[in-house]
Parts: sequence; C-alpha cells; structure tokens
Amino acid sequence: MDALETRELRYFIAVAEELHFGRAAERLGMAQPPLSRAIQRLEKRLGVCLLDRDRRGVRLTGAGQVLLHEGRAALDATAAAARRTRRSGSTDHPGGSRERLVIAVKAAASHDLLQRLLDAYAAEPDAAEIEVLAGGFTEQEQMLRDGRADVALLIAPFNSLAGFDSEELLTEGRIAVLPARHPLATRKFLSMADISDVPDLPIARWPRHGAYAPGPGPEVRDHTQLAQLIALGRTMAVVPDSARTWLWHEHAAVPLTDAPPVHTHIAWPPHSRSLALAGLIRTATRLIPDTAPTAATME
Amino acid sequence: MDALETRELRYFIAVAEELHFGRAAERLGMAQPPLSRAIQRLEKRLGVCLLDRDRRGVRLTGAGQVLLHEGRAALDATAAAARRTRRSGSTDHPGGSRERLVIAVKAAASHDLLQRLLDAYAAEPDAAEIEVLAGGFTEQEQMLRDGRADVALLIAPFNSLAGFDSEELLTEGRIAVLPARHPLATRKFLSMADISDVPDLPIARWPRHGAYAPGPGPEVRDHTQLAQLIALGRTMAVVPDSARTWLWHEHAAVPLTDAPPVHTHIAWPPHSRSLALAGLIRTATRLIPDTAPTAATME
DNA sequence: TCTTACGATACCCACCAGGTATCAGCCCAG
DNA sequence: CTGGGCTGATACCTGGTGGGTATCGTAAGA
Repeated sequence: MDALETRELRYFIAVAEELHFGRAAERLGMAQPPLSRAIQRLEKRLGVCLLDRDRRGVRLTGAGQVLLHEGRAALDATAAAARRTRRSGSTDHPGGSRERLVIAVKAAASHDLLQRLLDAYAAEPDAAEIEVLAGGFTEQEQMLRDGRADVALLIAPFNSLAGFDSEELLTEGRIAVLPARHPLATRKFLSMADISDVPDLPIARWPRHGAYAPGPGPEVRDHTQLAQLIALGRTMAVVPDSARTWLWHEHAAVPLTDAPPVHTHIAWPPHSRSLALAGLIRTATRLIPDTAPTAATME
Repeated sequence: MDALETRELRYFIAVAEELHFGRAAERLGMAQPPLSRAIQRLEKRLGVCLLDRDRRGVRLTGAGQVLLHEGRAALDATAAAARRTRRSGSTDHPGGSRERLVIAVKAAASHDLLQRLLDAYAAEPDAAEIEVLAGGFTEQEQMLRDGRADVALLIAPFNSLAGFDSEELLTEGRIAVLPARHPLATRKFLSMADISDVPDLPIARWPRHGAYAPGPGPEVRDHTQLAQLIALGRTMAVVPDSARTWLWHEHAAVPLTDAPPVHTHIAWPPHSRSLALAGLIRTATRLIPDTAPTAATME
C-alpha cells in the first residue's frame, strides 16, 4: 500500500470542490480523461468509493467528505513545509541576514494593536525583521495554515483557532455603523433587536466561505464598498469596536449592548522551533495587561 | 513551481534521519543513486541547500532542519488523510455498520479512567463502536497524528498536546515505587531530594525519543521489565499515582510530595467532523467532576 | 427522436523514477 | 605516499505511468 501522493490529493480536492470533472480538469490545467483515471486509481488504492457519479452530477460520499477535509489539511501542511523551508533557506548561509518573520493580519483590523505589537517588538534587543502580510476576510488564517505566514492575528469568531497555538490579546465589543443622518444614529446604545429588522436599513452581507448568505441587505466585498454604501444611507453594518479607525464623517458608530464580543488572538503553528517567533509571542503577551487586565480569568 | 510530492518528503526525511544516503536508501527499499538524485532535485526545486555533504558525514542545514520538522508534520497529515478515509469508507455504504472510533492509549496508563470512560460512553444511546489501541511510551501521540487513531489519552508532560484540541481529564501526583524491603519503603512520604541520589537504588531510565539519557540507573523498556528490576531490589521508579494498578507484592509505593503532577488529557485532531467523536468527548468531560472538581480553575 | 452534456474507455507518446555500472574524493593502513 | 575501502555523484538504460487525443455510452432535455 503505497502512500497518497500530493498530486492525487490536489486532483481529488479539485474534483470534490467543483463536483464536475471537466471544470476540475480545466482548473488543474489538464485534460479530463487523465483526471478521471487518477481519481479511479485513487479510489481503488484506498479501497473506498469517494464520489457518487449518478448522472445529474457528482456527489461526495461520506468517505469523500472525510478525504476532502483531511486532504486539505495535508496539502496545507506540505505547502507550509515547502514555503517555510524556502524562506528558511534564503536566510541560511549568506552571512546571516537576520531571521525574518511573516505576520498575517486581516487588513485594517486590530490596527492599533498591531502597531503597538510591532513597536514593542522592534524595541527588543534581538528583534527579527517582520514582514506584515495583510489579507482579506479569512485569508490570514489560510496564510498561516499553508506557510505563507509564520504567525497571524486571528479574530474569533470569524477565524478558527483549530490546530494553532494561540494567546488572546484583545477583547472588544461591537458597534453598529450607521449613516450619520439616520434616526438611529442619535441613540447612545443599541441592541441587536433594535437593528436586526430596520426596513430601510438592512444589514450588509459579507461572503462566508466564498458564498453570500441569503438576506435583504446588499452584498459587500470590502470595507471601502461597505463604507460607501453606508455613507449613501443604503445599509448598516455590525463591526468590532476597533473598526472606528476607518469610519467616515458620514458614518455614525453606536455601541451594541448585546452583540457577542470579538476576540483577537495571536496564533502560530503548534510546532515551530523559531526563536524569533517565541520572542514575538512573548512581546505580544506582555501587551495584554495594557488592554484587558487579567483577561485570562474572564472567560 | 510545482508542489512537493510526498515521495520526496519521505526520501528526504529518511536521509535526514539516517544522515547517510546508503542506509536511507536501504530503509526505503531502493538503490542509492536514485535517492541522491531525488534529493538533489528537491534542493534545486526548493532553491535551498538542505544537506551539508562535507566528507565525514552528512549534516542538516538550517533549512534541512525546518524541512525535517515541517515535512514530518505534512507526512503525518497525508497518512492521516488516507487512513481516516479508508476507515470512513469501510463503514460507509454497507447497510450502515455503525461509525467506529479508535482510541489510542498508553498501555496500562490511566486504566481505570479509561474503564470509566468506556463504560459511560457505552451507556450513551447512540454510542459508536470503540476500538482501543494500546501503544508504548509516546506511541499513542504518533498514532493520533498519523490517523491510526481518532482520539487518544495523552499524558502531560510525556506527550505533547501541540496541534490537538484537548480536555484535561485527570491530574494525579506521583509515587516512588521501591522494593518493599528497602528502608525507604517504610516512609509515609518522600521528596525528590530523598530519592534522587540513593546509591544502592538508582532511578531507572526510560528511552526518550529513542535514546536513553545518561545516568547510573538501569535502562528499561517496559513496565514488566521495570517491575522485575524493582522487585529484585536493583532500581526504583517515579510513576504516576494510577500506576498502582500494576504493582507487585514485592513493591512498595510511597507518595512524592514535590514531584510535578501528571495530567491525563483526552485529545483529538482539531478539525474532525465526527459526531461519534463529539459524543465521546462530551462523555469524557462529564467524567471530570468525579475526579477533580472544578479542575479547570486549578491551573 | 435528435441533440447535448458528461464521465468512461481506448490508445499512444514521452518523461522520469528507478536500476546497474562506474567514477571521484576522502580516510586510513601499511 | 600509495592502495583499498567507504560514500556520494554521474552516466546510461528501461519500464511504468502520467498526460494527451479521439471516441463511446448514457441520461436528460427539446
């Protein structure tokens, strides 16, 4: 029983995601027949049926779902191995350019926290060079999983901490961002019930796992788009308190009393022998008392 | 830049572990020249030097060490993907034989805890079939990492919980196991200082990561061997309290006042969509109050 | 019934993984 | 300093297989 090759995993995952051999082959840059054969061989090798091909589309069997999940994790791990090795090699022999850390953050989120972290870390005696990689929605999480980043600021409940080591750095409430001229904008506080069903101001919808949930609000893809729609009086949004940094004059921010809080964590892969990373994490945990004294006991 | 294949990872890891191309090739069941070529190709592909071959042996570069660690994790992940898929498939269509969970435990450790866990779980209405896989020293951890098991009882500080989700089930002190006829055996309590340097009773040494640490005590590989040597008056051992289950008449157990405690956790891979696993974990956490009320606040 | 769509099959080629034989540097024995 | 042995690299060959094109079988829709 020889081992699963990463190529086979890539192929299967493409098919499992597209649920269509033709499109999957196109995505993989190959013809359809070899892809079909590869999947057949994979099924035979595993002794398991992965896909139900009953005319009218392809569907995943239970085993197929398992392989999709586990295979993604495995592919991420191998991609991470390759990337981290490459990066480690580039600073290996050549005279010793300092170790370099890549931190992934969600663009514009936790901005001042990141600022303080970088400042504090730069003051350390043996600080490594830090590269900041800003990604969209849940992209920082993926960057950490596949080795594009060494460490990330992840935001619960939007990101999953599963499989990472992490420390909580910041807990914040949420605010409703409204058009400044809307009647609700004058309120001192709001509850979720107050805003969940305002006819002329439906809540904007963000993509979740690549798709939009159904609902009345407009679909938005980035902060700029959202900010504009709010300024135009077309929608509102519920965002973490720290999002105040990017508000416009035409916006009003009203604290929500009963929205679930948002937790920002610093997260890193659970092995990781890097001294530079350890230093950064130590620096980060020292920031905690400034923002949330004894936060560890609050949960 | 095409992706790292698992075959290449296997090859590199073999060489990195043996630090010898010939032996690595033998271990892989292949000839040496193709192995050399494969490693060269890998280095070229990654654009990184992985090994220093300066006569007098092969050594890992920094990048090589990174790839060894990350690559092991990646290989474990792909092996886990294959195994979990196979297992999931075998109970997939055929009329619905119940889901089957594999739990890995260290042989003879936490025996009564495991007993209570299995009993409690079996009483659940929708209980899955549970297979118990007993392994040696740190083998349960590896079994969980590479997919031979779905869940494991891991014992800190001997196992690493890195990369797993876990719940602490049990905290216990440690005891010194002595020959019953030794003078120290009559004591009510002992401290580490009392036993760390007894000339006629050196502490037995267990293998750590495949090698024995240097020291005066005899090298032991399993409980039986240890038990016999203790009964013969040749050595003593420091073990968790629950090890009392396997003591002989010729043994005496004396609690240690200042030995670091041992924590038994139930651990599982951090993704895992399995309902059966969720049920088992729920059952396990319900066991906690029986043994260590509000243990979560003790740390 | 004809068309269309999609996955499977048949067949072919080219590449490369792996084998054997051999070379090349280094160490040690004498 | 010279020859043998050890170890990794190189040269060259072969077979398996990954990938391509052409085509088929079948089910759904017009």
